[in-house]
Amino acid sequence: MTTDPGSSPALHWPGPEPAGAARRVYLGILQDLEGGRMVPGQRLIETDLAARFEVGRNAVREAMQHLAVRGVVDLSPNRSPAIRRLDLAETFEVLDVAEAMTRLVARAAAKGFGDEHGALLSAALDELGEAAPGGEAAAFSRARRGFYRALLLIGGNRELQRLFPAIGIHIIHAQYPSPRLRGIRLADYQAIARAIVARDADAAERAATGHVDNVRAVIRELTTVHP
Amino acid sequence: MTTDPGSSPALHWPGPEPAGAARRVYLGILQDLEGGRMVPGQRLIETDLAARFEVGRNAVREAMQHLAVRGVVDLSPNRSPAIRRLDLAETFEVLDVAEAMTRLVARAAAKGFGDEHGALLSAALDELGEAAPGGEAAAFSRARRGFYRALLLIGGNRELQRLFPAIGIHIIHAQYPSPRLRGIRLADYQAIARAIVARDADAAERAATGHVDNVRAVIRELTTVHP
DNA sequence: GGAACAAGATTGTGGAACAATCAATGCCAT
DNA sequence: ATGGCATTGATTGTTCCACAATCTTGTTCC
Repeated sequence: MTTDPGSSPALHWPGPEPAGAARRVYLGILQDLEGGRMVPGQRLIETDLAARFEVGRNAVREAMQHLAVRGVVDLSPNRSPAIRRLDLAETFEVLDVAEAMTRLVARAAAKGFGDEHGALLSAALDELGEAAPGGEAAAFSRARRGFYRALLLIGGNRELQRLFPAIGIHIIHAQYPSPRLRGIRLADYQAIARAIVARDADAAERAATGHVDNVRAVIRELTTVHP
Repeated sequence: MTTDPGSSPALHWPGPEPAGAARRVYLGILQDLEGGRMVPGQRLIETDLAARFEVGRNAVREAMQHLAVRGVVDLSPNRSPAIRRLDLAETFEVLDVAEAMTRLVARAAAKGFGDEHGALLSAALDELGEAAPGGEAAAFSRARRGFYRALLLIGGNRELQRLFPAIGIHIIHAQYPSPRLRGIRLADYQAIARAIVARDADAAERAATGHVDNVRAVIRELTTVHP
């Protein structure tokens, strides 16, 4: 058995994640972001990160590329990478893309669901339920990723597995860290899961659409209340 | 004025394309692929490419990352990058993702279309018309990219601009270089453009769906005739 | 023929050095 | 003062090198 070092989850996800030294930087930045220790707009200096994570500038650059693919940082030539900041318009643009992709994920999972997937899905839901009420933001983020990972696995679409993680969802969570989003998510996820277990692709797609609509509504509310 | 070296197009696309040295490698590989000088499954050796394009191994690695994002090469640790090869199942998986995204692109363009976009769109269509009949594959590929670029520009969705080029379409064209696909595409693109000019989002989305269905049909035919 | 071993090829990684570019600072002239 | 301008420092872009880690291939021995 290969020794899986450090904070990596148990399941190996065949996605476009960096490996080796770059992975340390990549995961470190993501954790900082989830923990609120980095704010959108913040700049990242290569040499600082290289020193902090004890890697070469090479690895830092590689990690930045992956983070840029995930929509976490903005990369522009001769400028320090910066944590991506979404204005309201771009937030909804991201949600439009997220809706299209999430519908496809839900539909694929419903079509591909088999009895062997029941345990996986309910485990993901359980983890969500535990993290939702009052837990830390990081725990809920992990559970949410696990849920989508389960759906992608059930659906079996490799291109979707490759592209779905590239949607700029991380930043939306980082920029709108409202607890209200969590409760809504949990209920929506359960609805999606029900439709998947019932192998009802249309219902799963509707549930996914409804979920994104709910997220839109909460964000609209959060931003319009603000004077 | 900055000297724009070599084969770069005139319009600067604010997408996730590599810059500088890595760009040479990136564009070179893509051209090789379009020209049929590289076949799916072929392995790429860092040092060879570094020597061929007169850049450092760093730049080659960066280019490989970008190509992997575009779904052109497969990257796995401690292995030489290889031109991605799609089995039939994965081909249709890519097309499922392409359908969802293309629908969104068409819908966004229809909603965002303004009179100022007319010239851009018709120019893209003209270029397609010239390249379609008997021209080279590379010219048609360029025209096709220009068409989608116009749509993305009209739609104005920045997240879509970022993610759409990541769909593994390049490989599909490299693996199924049938002239039949070209004719179908031209007609479909004209239909999509008509709906966009009419600002009919539903019709544009239907046209996009129909187009992907046509591509599916051709590929199914191409592969089932083959014993 | 097959398994264990050895040699070679290729990638993974860090580091140094320098060029290129950008950002901030301070200076000067008006 | 203040607007423009040169200088300076900080940061990224790029190549080259060295070596470790890993995979691949070929060979030998049983």
